[in-house]
Amino acid sequence: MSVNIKDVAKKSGVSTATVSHVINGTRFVSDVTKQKVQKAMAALNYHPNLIARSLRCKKSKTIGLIVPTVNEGAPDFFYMSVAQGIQHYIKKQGYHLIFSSYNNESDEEEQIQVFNTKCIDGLILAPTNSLREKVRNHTLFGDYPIVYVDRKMRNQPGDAILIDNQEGVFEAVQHMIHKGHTRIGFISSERGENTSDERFQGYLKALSKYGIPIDTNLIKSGPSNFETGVQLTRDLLESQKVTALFIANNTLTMGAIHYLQHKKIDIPNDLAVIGYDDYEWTKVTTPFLSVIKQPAFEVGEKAAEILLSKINKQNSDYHDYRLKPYFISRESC
Amino acid sequence: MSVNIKDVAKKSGVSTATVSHVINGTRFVSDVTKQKVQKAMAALNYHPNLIARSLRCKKSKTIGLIVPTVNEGAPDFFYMSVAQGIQHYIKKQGYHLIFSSYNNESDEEEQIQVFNTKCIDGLILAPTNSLREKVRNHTLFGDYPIVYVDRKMRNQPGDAILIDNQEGVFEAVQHMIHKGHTRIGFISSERGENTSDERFQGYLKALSKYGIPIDTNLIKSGPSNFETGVQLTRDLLESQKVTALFIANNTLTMGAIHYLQHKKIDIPNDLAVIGYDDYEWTKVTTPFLSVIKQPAFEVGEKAAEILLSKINKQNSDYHDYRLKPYFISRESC
DNA sequence: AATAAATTTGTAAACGATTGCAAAAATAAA
DNA sequence: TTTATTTTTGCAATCGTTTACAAATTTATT
Repeated sequence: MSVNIKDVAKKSGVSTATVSHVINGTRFVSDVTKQKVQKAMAALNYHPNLIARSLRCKKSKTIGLIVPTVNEGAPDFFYMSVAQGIQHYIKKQGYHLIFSSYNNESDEEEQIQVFNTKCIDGLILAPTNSLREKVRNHTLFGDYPIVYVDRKMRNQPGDAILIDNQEGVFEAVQHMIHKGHTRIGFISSERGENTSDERFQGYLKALSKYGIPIDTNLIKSGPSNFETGVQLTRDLLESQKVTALFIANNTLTMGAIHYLQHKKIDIPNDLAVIGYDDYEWTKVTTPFLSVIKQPAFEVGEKAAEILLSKINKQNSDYHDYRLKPYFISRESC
Repeated sequence: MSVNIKDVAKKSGVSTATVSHVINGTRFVSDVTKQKVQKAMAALNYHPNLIARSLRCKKSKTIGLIVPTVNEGAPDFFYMSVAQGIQHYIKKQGYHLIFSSYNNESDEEEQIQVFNTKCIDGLILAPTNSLREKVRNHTLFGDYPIVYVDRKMRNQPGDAILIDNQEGVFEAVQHMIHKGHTRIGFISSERGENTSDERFQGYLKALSKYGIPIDTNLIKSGPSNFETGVQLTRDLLESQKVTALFIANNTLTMGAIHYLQHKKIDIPNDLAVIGYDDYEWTKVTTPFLSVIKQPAFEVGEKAAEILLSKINKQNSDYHDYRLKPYFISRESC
């Protein structure tokens, strides 16, 4: 069925070497033979077999992506945007993406193992912390470059594309302060995670810059789910007088907004609100929600860019890249 | 760096053939040699090179997925769920997914071309209509099985996993009728698309089943975007008296909901509402929105199942599979 | 016209696995 | 012990490319 380079060579009366060089432009071929070859390729509808090429060149032009899935069935919007960003970048360079997701730590390791046999040229990975130990002991990875996204394993060499969590929150809270707010509530997911801690630092930094005292009663945190968002918001509003509320997590933001709408609280007059992550639904609320938008697509693009430069050995030193979130000012603050 | 089958053969003092047969269990190997080989593989941390295997066996254990992207950067939730479903199924069988998206029709063709050279074992495709012509003329596809999802090219042999659009809408509208509504507005994306037409049929079917006359003033359609959703809803409510509203498209639903919340219309007392697609934001609205949920994950699973059975030649006749949407009854109707 | 230099192409060995064919080793039969 | 049979293994071709090396062809020089 499939036509190969020998067929083309025979049809155009040249050697396979010449055909190959015509395809890749890897050495000079006279115009006449070049045209003969091209005509033959067109006539036979020839397409080079990338697998054979991969075998010979030891380059698969494929990179892997491994990310966590929060819950089976519901794709994680953040990582999907990252994937899109990667796609967008690598497509231009003729690379392909195979991606895989894990829902627990042993699964994560297994996915990596599988990728190792796939001869990927590079890997983009959002790792769990538990991976760190395993990496040290075994030789978990193959000899391809790795770029971490969103999270990073400490004490592990490698590039990482991270989000400047502190900066985004700082900007948002500062914006609140500029609007005259001093009693600003802060709701986040459980402390102890990197991202959550960094966001909290942004809150503190903004308050201290403007000399606003920190009131721990205005600071709430809990597990990242809808109900907790509702609960923490209720707790906060019922016990404290606040004029502004920052929620540093998307799921919690959803819970908070639901509570506020349910209570018919007038946003932004009674309460100014800024949420986290610019997902589609922020345009459904009344008024439109101001948010911190994570540059997920850009993270993907940057990760792809760095990875490809590593693959092509254009640079060799490791860096952390911190991309700044956008503050999207809409009507809720 | 990488260790190959020869190294294993040498280390264990057997031929590469024997090693291969140990790996694949393709012929009898005595227990002693089998253990020698396995020990050697473990000692060398050997993993077979899947690319070499693919070349020899002409099977890549990889399937392709090509879907449209509505707008660069924002992943399409529906297709992402489909992808998850595919992943979920094929992972168990040791297959991999490479996926790609197109944003216009020429791009679509190009993606297919690229996949052809990748030696995929099968393809899952959400095609545009325009593809139909091209398929007839050229030989666009390779000789791998294809499964269509969500949309189908008419008069084209192949399996298709579709969503029973009519049934979902029928059920929702019937639910409205059971609640006593007779003046039910219907908003959808532009007529002429398969999905849109089918959904409209569901609306008609429900009304006619209960002998409710069709009032064309209650039926609106327009391009699928937020502003149109707002606009059509306003047009409808300002000119007509309706007690219930069905919106047969997710983006339009968002616009509609925004308008209704902005106008402080009491849902479901002043107006009962059912929307389309069960995305996260439906839990943000007050009250929670009742919706038709498309079984996207299941579509992916089914598509993968059918494709793999075709790859393994377990069945050879073409079928259309129509998966029923879920009607999720919450508080808005 | 003979030789040197430059231009253009071809030959054949990789890449790392699988597998048809046949040979070696072990056992059974004579 | 020799031969026949069965069990177990190895040889080498193959998949479709790329590429080092060398050969053929053309052009330039004397």
